[in-house]
Amino acid sequence: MPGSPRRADRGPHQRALAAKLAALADGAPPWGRWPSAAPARRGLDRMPPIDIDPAAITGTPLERNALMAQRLAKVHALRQAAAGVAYPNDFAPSHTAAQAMHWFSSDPVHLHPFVALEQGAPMDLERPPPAGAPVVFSPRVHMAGRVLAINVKGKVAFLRVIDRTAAELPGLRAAENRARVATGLPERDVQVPTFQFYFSRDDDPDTFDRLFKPTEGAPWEGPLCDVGDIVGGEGLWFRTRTGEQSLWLKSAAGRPALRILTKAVRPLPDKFHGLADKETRLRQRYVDLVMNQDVREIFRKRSMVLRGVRRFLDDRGYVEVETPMMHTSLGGAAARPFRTHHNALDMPLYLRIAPELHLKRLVVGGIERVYEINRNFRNEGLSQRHNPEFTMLEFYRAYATYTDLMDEVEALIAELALQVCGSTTVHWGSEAGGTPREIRLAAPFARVRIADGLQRWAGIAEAGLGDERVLRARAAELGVHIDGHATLGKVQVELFEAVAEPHLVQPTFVYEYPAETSPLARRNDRDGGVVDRFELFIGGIEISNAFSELNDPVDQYQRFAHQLDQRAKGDEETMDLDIDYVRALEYGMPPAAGCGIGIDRLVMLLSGAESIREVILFPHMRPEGAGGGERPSAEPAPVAG
RNA sequence: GGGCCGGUAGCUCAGUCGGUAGAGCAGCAGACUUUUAAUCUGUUGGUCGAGGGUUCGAUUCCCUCCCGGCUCACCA
Repeated sequence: MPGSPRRADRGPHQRALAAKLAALADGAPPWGRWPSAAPARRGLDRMPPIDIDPAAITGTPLERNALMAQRLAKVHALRQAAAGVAYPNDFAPSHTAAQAMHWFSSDPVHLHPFVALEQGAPMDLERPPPAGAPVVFSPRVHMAGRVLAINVKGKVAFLRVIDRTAAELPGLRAAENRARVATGLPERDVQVPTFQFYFSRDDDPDTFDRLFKPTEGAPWEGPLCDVGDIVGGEGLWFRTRTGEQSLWLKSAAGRPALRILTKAVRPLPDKFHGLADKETRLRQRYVDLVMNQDVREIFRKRSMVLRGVRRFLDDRGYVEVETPMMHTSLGGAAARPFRTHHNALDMPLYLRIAPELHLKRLVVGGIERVYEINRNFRNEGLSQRHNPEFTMLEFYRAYATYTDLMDEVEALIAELALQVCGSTTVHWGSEAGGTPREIRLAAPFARVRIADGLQRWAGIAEAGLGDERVLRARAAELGVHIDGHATLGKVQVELFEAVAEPHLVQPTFVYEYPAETSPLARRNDRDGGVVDRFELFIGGIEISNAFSELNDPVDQYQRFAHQLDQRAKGDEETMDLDIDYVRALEYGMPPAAGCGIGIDRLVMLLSGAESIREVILFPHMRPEGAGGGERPSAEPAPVAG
């Protein structure tokens, strides 16, 4: 149904816009006046991929989108106006929003609206400040950021702008609010991540009109500035009538008061509802970060967690190392791997499932306290708690036992909670009713043996703990699925985790694991059937796994051999026999204990995120448009015409 | 992989018991010199995820497929 007739009644502006866009689509230059003659109505009816300036944007996949076509035309207009430079890089901000705001927040005098005068400048006798208004001398301030809202009100415009200090502004505003209330002023909304540009047309009429008003005869006759653009402005810091600290844009030395530094040719999502679609949020994380402040906050906290972990361990004499991510044999954990291939050597490689065996080689070598924070890769299902690649901290400490590490982990987590959340009490997850759980991360944490948990939560009598048939029968009663290949120890652990995890909301060390499920852990001196190992559960999920290390090379060799037996019986998650690791142990590894902590999960806990994908910037997703479907190809859009 | 729910304008969402769709925001235009989700007025914009079937007619009903969310199972 080409040429739909219902468009015939569009008004003069729409006709002009259609003509404008049609001209662009035909490759005609976008400058010049709108044609007065009735244009051919085709631009908006069948908009081809638009390529306004092939030299600048060839190769960019552009969509059939009138909004983008307009903005590309604005880019062209900007280029015309700036001697060919549409994306300048000569603007140097002098202040961030936080710096500028901090500058005036502490002084009660400045809490009231005032007139700003440029430092060193003579009083403008033609425009003297109103009688009684306080006058403050401001330095010339240059600030930049992304425009999140434009509010043009007659001959004055307000821009909400966000810069890298967005996360600090609520804190500054809160402090300012306290001072305001103390001086009898009304409170203001604190949770505002943006700062404000104030632009009065009187201060730079040309720039004002070009950016915010339609201008007949200009290369693009509409306003050039849109929400999403990255702008730089200069002027004086002051406080508006309503008490909002703002940059009062004023031109100087012939420079425009406000410049578009980067034109956003793709529009941002709805300024109020923001970006809600979960898929788009994760795939286009850059938009998510622009629109959603809580997302920025999560990753700020993640950075703080990593910094805090490093500081904690560095202060205790640990050395940070990096060990290979590509392994020739599987070890250090029970998991299925990703496989890859080295072409020149023509050999298979695995992405590592754990760094453990390399780190303990370093302990053999005399790095008695060592840690690594890096990615592990496990070829298993995805879930709220699992991403194929995840960040793991592992640290090893000679002359220490797993109970020593319990103390160390308690101290680490409590300290991180204080640094990141300001409290050892955090709120995380939701119970059935939807209320967040309060989790107390102050030491000491509860400690519970596997055997105790089985008795308490699965109702197994003490006599039945060692009887695989009893355990399997109880598991079946409880509806807990247990793998048919599982041996006694594995049945114990699986049943325990199934029944106990709901009870492990507050931090709890679970310990005394069966030896057969822990081929790298040291046997308990009194009971050789269990190993000196713990897992730390918080919020019902496993955060950490640690044990006293097995340093008896003969025992280690036999445990590897047992793993191979298990594999022969069908267990897919067994370790390879790492003969070089045994050789290392033969040289002698000091008694030691080691610990792994899932950083992603720890960040979830400390940031309140319920899904691991919320705390990973780019979580694994299927490739966009995988398997059929009509997706824009990655090839350059054909030039129109 | 199984189950449940979903895909409608650039964004957030309504709606159509089968007769080719609406709102708010964004855009365009008008008014407005201290707003802050500004307001008021007018207006543009849609292959209703893709393909096939039934039908005079499908965005709606049926089938298949694609994509996503939640969830179960393995795993940290």
